[in-house]
Amino acid sequence: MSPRAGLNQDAVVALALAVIDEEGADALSLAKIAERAGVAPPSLYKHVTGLAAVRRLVDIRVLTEVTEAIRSAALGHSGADAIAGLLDAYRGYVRRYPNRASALAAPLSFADEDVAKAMHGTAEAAFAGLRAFGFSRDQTVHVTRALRAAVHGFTSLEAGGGFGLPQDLDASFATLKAMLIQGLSTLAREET
Amino acid sequence: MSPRAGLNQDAVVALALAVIDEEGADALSLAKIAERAGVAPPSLYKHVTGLAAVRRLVDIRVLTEVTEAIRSAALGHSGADAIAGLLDAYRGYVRRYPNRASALAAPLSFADEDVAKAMHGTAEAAFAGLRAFGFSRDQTVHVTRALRAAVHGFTSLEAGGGFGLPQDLDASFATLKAMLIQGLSTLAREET
DNA sequence: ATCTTTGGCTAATCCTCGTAGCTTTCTGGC
DNA sequence: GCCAGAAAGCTACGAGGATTAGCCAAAGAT
Repeated sequence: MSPRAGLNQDAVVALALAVIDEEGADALSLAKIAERAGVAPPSLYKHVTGLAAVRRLVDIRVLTEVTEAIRSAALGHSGADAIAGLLDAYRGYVRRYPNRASALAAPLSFADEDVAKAMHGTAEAAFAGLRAFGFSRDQTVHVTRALRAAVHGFTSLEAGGGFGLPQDLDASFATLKAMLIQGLSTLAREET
Repeated sequence: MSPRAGLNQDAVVALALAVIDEEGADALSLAKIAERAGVAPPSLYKHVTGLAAVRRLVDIRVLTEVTEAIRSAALGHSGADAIAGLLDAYRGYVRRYPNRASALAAPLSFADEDVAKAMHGTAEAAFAGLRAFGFSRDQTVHVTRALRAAVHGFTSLEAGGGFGLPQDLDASFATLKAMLIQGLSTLAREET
């Protein structure tokens, strides 16, 4: 039937993302991926070790893409502008691919080399944007966590339809950004 | 074998929570619940319509419990104190039951009567805490969303081990609270 | 040309959800 | 007390997905 379908690990991940984007994260299965690849399910095991591995690779891919998005958004800006750019870029990614939100929430092990590398890149982008505020090393970490938590929480709730009231979501996100950046500036001033 | 095991819908939900707490949210299955109930899996269908229904009921139960926790935490406080109390109570719940974090992230339909009711209760608790700030109705909604997003994001990342660096998580959460409350006060001042 | 590696396949196993239909226990009216 | 009927259990079964084992053909290297 399929004399060499030209598959490889990256192609499997790409198909997995297609399934997730079109049918939702819960719908991901090896059967679905195989169908799109035009291949029988067991054939996938020549490229990945199983469904769990696909999930892990998808998580890493998404994390890497988000990192790339926020990194380029912050280019050429600094201080509050840079932070606002990072937050917008993160939200923009999740709005474009709402079903990938769960990949950003997934528990990942830092023992995993590739995971650690992707995470590190994301953190570095944030650190660069925060440099202008003059925080200590520890405080930079705390602030980065706060920003990540806030934007992750907002986007994952938004992607999941978790906000029920009719008020404008853009305005809500603007409020969140304003609160965070205000808080940031105040902390920076206090820290001397 | 089991002449009436005294099961009912609430008991099934309780057992489901036990599975989630002890084995993780992904480990939830009708088979596991049935085992704990001392009953064959199909018997559960006398009480719930399937696994999806169990998940929905679990989500509602968790949401209700969190609402109760934050509501009682805010009692007798107002303004910044009330907000800090809400945030701490939310985080406290998730720290006590880390595997339930995913239930708070789950996409829920507001068309669902019970879901809407639980959500409404949570929002009301936040609105009450914010009253002292004197926001407009719309601004109250935006601020509430920002607070929920932030605390949800922090706790879900924390529960999933999503923070890799060694810095103290309590300090990070304190930073987040400080940023939010600072932002809140500033917004309130601006709004006149 | 042949030999090896690679990437497909079929077949089979296991597990879980969910349905059907039977049986036992409890309960309430008489 | 007795007995109908509802409620709550059971076994048996079928569908679908993950994974393993073992086979075979296609590509590519020597």
